[in-house]
Amino acid sequence: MCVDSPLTHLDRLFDYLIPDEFLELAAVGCRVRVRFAGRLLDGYVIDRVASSDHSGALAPLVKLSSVEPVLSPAVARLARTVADRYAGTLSDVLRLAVPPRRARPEQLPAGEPAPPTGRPAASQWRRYPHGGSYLDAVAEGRPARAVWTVRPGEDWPVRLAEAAVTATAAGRGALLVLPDARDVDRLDSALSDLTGTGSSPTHTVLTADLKPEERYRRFLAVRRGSVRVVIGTRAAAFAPVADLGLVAIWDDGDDLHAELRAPYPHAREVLVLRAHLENCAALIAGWSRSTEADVLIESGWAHEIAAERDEVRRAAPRIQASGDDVEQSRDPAARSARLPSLALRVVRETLAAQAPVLVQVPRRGYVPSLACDRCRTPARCRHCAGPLGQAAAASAAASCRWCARPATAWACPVCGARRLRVAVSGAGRTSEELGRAFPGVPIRNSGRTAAAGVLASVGKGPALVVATPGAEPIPEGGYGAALLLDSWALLGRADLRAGEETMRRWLGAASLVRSASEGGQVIVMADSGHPVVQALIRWDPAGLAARELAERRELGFPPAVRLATLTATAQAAEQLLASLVLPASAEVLGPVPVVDEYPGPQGGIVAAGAEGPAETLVRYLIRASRADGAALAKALHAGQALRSAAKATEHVRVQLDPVDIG
DNA sequence: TCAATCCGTATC
DNA sequence: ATACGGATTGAC
Repeated sequence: MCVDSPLTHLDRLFDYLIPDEFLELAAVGCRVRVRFAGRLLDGYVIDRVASSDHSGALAPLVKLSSVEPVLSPAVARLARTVADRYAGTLSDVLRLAVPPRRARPEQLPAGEPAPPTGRPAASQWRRYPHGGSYLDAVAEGRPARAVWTVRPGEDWPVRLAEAAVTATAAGRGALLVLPDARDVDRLDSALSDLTGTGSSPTHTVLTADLKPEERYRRFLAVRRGSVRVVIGTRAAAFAPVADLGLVAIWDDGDDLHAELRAPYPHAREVLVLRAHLENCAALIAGWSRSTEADVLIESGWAHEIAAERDEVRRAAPRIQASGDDVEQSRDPAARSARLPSLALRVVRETLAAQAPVLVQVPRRGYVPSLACDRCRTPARCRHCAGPLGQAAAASAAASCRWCARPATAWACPVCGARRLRVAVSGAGRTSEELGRAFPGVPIRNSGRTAAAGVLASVGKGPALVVATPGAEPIPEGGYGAALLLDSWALLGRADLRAGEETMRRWLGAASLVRSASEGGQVIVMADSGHPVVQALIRWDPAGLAARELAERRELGFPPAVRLATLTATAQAAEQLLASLVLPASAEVLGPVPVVDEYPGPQGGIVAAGAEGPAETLVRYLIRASRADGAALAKALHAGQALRSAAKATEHVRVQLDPVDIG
């Protein structure tokens, strides 16, 4: 039995008697209720054995909650491995892996097992060196592992669908994880096109936004073996696909793949562990290449699948950098659109050729933050020193984003000026300025905060499409041009992942642009001397990943090393730290004060009148060699167990290899 | 010497 | 949480 308790020191199995009335039905994987330390808890049957090592008397199962063996042995083993990797508990991972039970779907009869499919032709895979042989390996049920760097212009949903169907043709299952619902939809359509929409579904979609009953219904269909291909967002990485032949992840650098709940597993890591445990093929695919994927190649775990240099050059758009100072431009149109004249010329040409132009802008709302109009010192709240911002409407008064107090009678502490200006221009502002510079041209906005939300696609005609990274609508015939204004991540931050992340966003946009031979052009607003800009111009995500990884090795940061963060009050963090028996290579850094997770525009804002953040938190970093990774996680688990056994009230958040190192 | 109480620990 | 065991304390 695994009991559902949040206490780390109870993260082990407990033996219970199966009463005669449940002997038949309490199968391995069933949910049950048991009396544990005087209270009723939920749990899973992990194994059934004839005798117990426990010296005391065994308590009986109180109730068989469901006869469905929802937890397959393979997923139970995976969950244990993931918990160990992330210094978390099995029950925490199981909460991520198994959706809540609903009675109704269990009444439905199990569907017919999906019939075997034929192997798809998949000739496009053979355009990549090793691409054809990779698919042959999948077809033969061999555990081939690859990092696939997608050629510009590639119809990747169709290629992934072909890989999945190749696995099913071999009689195996396939599991494909994508960062968001839009990408899932695209793969869903590609799979439907490839397999035909017959009476019995050959694949199913598992996403977090499904209603609980539908989610459980689809989960059961997978567990019962009526569906062999699962596609979905990060939680789908745990889907109980039987006899797995292939796991795949699209765009593994997208931070949406990192789970937000403890123990914060990353979908790529879950799938990599799963490929080991279930001895299946693995495919890590994207336009760009994460440093983690590069480690998989360098370590020999995965092969590289990438198009030949010539193929890439033929398929890519023409990419130029423009680092002009717009404010100094002599072209009045350039000043009003706040675009360099090169960018302006490309936009005019493309619109004249009746093609849409993509404008990628920084993610954020209308007016993200404010600065002094004269000296550009970031504007801070007089009461709590939080950043000042402005709500969606331009007329709204500026207010503090921490304490929500209105910023009345603000004066710059540096130069005394009283006027505020926008520090970074958001999507809304950019479209307004483009509208003035190109009157009569339709402007489409796409993004989470845009009025129409994220647009799935745009038509062929001339239009200006303003989108935030990841929300670019798919153009029917490719964009004629793209302007990349989102260099904020590259220039404005000390973030370790800034370079990698910028490349990922830029390639995501540039990949939607026609090839240079069809007139496709990309203008990136950044200094052409910057290595990331250089890598973009050469369309060389592999080169950039290798460079970034070398830098992480020098700095001693992930993925070159294993890194844990401890976040808590100073006292709690120090307590945990003092109890740790760390591996030899471990090194403790910190503490650094943590500005309590930034309260977003919706929710989380401290009530007006409250005196600043409730409590100051600190963060320690512990880094260790990759070889000591398991020992580091084990030490942290043991430390957390000591704390929970001692009834420590203050929680210490432990994260291993977090995407964002604060 | 025994019962009441406190404290730490395990929880099948 | 709650139950249990071992140690500690206080009264006879």
